[in-house]
Order: sequence, then C-alpha cells, then structure tokens
Amino acid sequence: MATAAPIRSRKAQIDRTATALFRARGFAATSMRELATELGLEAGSLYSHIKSKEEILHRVCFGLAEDFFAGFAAATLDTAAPIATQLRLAIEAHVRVLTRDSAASAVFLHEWRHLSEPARTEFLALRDRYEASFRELIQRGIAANELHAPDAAFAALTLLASLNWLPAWYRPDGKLSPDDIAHRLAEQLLGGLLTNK
Amino acid sequence: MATAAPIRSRKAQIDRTATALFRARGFAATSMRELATELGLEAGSLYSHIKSKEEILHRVCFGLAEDFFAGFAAATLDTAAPIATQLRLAIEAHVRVLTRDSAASAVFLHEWRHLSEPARTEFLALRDRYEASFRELIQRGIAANELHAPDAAFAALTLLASLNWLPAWYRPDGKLSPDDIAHRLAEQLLGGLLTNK
DNA sequence: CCTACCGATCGGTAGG
DNA sequence: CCTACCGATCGGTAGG
Repeated sequence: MATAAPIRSRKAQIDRTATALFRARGFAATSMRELATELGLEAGSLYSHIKSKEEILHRVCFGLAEDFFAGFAAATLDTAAPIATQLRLAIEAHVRVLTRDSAASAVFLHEWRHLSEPARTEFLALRDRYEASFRELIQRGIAANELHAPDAAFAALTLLASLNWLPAWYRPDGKLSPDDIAHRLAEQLLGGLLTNK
Repeated sequence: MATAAPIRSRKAQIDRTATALFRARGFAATSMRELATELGLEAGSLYSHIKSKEEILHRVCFGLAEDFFAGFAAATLDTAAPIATQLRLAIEAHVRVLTRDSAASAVFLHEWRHLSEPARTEFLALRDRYEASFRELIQRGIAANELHAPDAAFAALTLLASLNWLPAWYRPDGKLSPDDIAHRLAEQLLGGLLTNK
C-alpha cells in the first residue's frame, strides 16, 4: 500500500508556517529553529526542502506580487468599461488578494526590505509598477471627467494606503465577508473620487 | 576652561541614530555594534548611556504616542467649532507629527511589536485609544449632519491608514512642505466625508 | 529527516 | 568610554 499523499507538499507547508511567523514576529526575529519546532522537526531538516531562510521570503513576496498584477489585469480587461468601474473592480481584486491570505499580504507589505540585492530592487520595481497602474487609471478617469482629484499620484497613494491597512485589522472570522469589505472599501474610496455622486 | 556642552546629550544622539537604523533595517536586524559604529564608539560604551536596546525602542514609541495625543488634544480644544474643522485640524496635527520626524514615526508604526510585555500591551492600548478619538469625532460629525460615512469605524480606519502611509513616501526635501501635505491630505480625505462639498 | 556541529554574531557586563 | 569577554543563539552544513 502506498502511503497517503501529504495534503500539501512539505515545502508549501514550510512556506505557510514561515509566513505566519514572519508576520507575527518579523523576518529577522523569526529563527529557523522556531519554524522547525512549529512544524515538528529539527532545524537542520528544513534544508532538505528549502535552500535558505531568505528563499522563503522571496517566494512569498514575489508570489503575492504576481497575484496583485493578475487581479489588476483581470479588473481592467474590459477597456471599454467606464474607468470608475475598472477602478472599482481593481480595488475589489486588490482586497480579494489581501483577504485571501492576510499573513502573506502583511509579509509582502512589510518584510520585503529583508530581501537582499538584487531581489530587493526588483521587488521595489514591481511595487512601483503596480502603484503606477493605479495612478494611470485614476489619471485616465480624471481626463475622462469620470473622477475628480487634485492630484492623481496623491489619490493613488492614499487609496492603496487605505487598502493596505486591511491586513492589520482584518479577521477572517469577522462579521464582514471579504466581498463585503471589498464593496465597502470601494464604495467609500470612490465616494471621494467620483465626479457625480 | 569648561569643555563646550554637546549640542545634544549623548543619550538623545543614541536615540536619534538608533531610530534611523531601526527604520531602515528593522529593530531585530539592527545590532548594537552597528549603532555604536555609526556613533563612532565601541559597542560596550553604549551601555553607559542606555540600559538596553529595547529601552530605546520604548522611548521612541511612547514618546511619539504622547506627541500624537497632544496634537489631537490641541486640535479639538475648541469644542464649539464645527466638527469638520476639528477633524481637519486633527488631521493636520497628525501629519505634522509624522513629518516632523518620519523615522521615529515609521518606528512607532511598525516596530512596536518588538516591545516585550507589558509595554507591548500598554502601547496597543494607547494606539487603540487614539484611533477611538478619531472614530468618536467622526461619529459626532455624522450625528451633527456635518459628515457622512456608511460606517464611522471604517472611515476612521481608512483615514488613519491614508495618513500613516506618509512616512513611507515623505521626503523632507521634496517639493511639498509639511503644511502643504497636511492641507492636501485633509482636503482630499474630507472631500469624501463632507456632507456638502 | 536526524545528529552533531561549524563559524559568526548577538545583547550585554566587569573592571578599569 | 574602552578592552576583553560572557553565554546564548543564529543560519546553515556534513554525513548518514
């Protein structure tokens, strides 16, 4: 009889547990021994599955970056739709990524600076590109007279800031479902941007 | 002849330099040797001026908490003023604290979790109380029909989130002065909240 | 996946 | 403020 396949690969299990620890204690303050204990094995054994502590961080940060880009691309696929609609969908997609895995999101948002070069610079370039996508969408909305804001860059920054605070207070077992939260955030943030309310 | 008094006390100098390092690398990843080198002395010598690494973090976090509370109190001193005015002043006071020392602000916002108990719990209680102040102000504004928002708690969270992103992008030598930034942020964030725009 | 271990570095102290 | 040092812990490896 073959042994039952593990529900998740050991590597994925390590990533998941490490992500939770990185979020709770920070990357630098999380030790590989702590991680190993949490997984029920010895510190040295981790290295049969991963190459280094930073490799985990790298996977988490760049994996989430992909998710954010994919969400934005899907939200803005229909370029004929009103910009306000595209923006609303982009906000909801962003919130969906944040709530699907808020631990990984928190690591993505706060622990990336422990990446060593060149990964750190590459990561920041991705993040800048993502912010620029929102900024440009808002700019197009202003040009089309669908949105109003004194400064598109400012508006994009505060919009993403509001959304990115979510992992700090979101509880998966809270009263509001991820979709409720996404709708409410989109509603409130667009409320300040829409030309005719 | 007496030697010239140091411009700042050595202790204050240590706090300042440590704050910059904590912000750049994170508390856990900053070593006392690094800090000592930056100050031009040996690691052991730091301990003639401070008791521990965490003591510095404690001073920074609780010192900033005091500043935030003082700013809010000053902004809401005139209880006869319109709530919208009080809120605008509170936003500007918050931004002023953030821009006056953005390194300390970043440490306040992100490194507090490296405080050990009971300081950590005390700190979170202060932060909660501060957020509650904003929430209650917004609630009163809604009751007085000066502000509108589907949910005061939500509004307070997103408002503070937008403001607290500032240390991440603020550059003291940028084009906008702290007061410019404060005004713009207040304008934009109130734009979504005011009943009659 | 474990045992046994490496060199490096950590926060902090004693004694001057 | 320095020299010299402490015990603890770190990320990671060799060999099985």
